[in-house]
Amino acid sequence: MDFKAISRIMKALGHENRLRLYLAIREAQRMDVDGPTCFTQTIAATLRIGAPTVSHHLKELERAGLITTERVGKQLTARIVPETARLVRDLL
Amino acid sequence: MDFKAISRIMKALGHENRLRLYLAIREAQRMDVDGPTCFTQTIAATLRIGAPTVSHHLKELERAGLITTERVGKQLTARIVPETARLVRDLL
DNA sequence: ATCAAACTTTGACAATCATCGAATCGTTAA
DNA sequence: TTAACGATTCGATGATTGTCAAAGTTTGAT
Repeated sequence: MDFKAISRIMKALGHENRLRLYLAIREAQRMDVDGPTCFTQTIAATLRIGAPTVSHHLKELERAGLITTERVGKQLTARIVPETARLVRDLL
Repeated sequence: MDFKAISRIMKALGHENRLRLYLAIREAQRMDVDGPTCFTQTIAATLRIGAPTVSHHLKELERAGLITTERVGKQLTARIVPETARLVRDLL
């Protein structure tokens, strides 16, 4: 069992803003049939934190393997990686 | 949804030593039919961190609602609170 | 080629945190 | 009552982290 990886996942979600961010991405993904997006600007406004901070948090979620991101034009797209969430679910 | 509570739980498990601690308690509980124990000293030796630190981590797990603790004689006893883990499981 | 929009990087700062040693507290045994 | 043992509190310290403003980068449009 890779304690380090698991605890990194948990830590990524262990911050209120990142948790909200993650769930917002998942929610957007559920709504939108065609590929689930997350616009940094929008999120920043919703969570009332600056764009640089959102960028940093997204990277953290990505580093933990919870999401993947991709640039589409000027904007950013994020997708949930379900296996990573399952890892935690199965452990608990 | 109580984001603050959930993220506190995640954060508690978002540190390698605390994750190990939590799982050790759960393991001990599974082995031992008669009430699951956790001796600070033993844990401290296993994880190679000092007793004060273990004490601090236990408190953190407790604050998150992941375990309860109880003194039995000179020693300490800890129990998993399954509902709290379930909270996270259900969210993911 | 220039501009604007969206995101990212950098540098800085304050806040939080993990850890430890020393001192303290509670409990049991002698 | 004292001694010994286990756990906790306190104070300090070094490391990590969340956040922002400013500067930089990439992309699409004019």
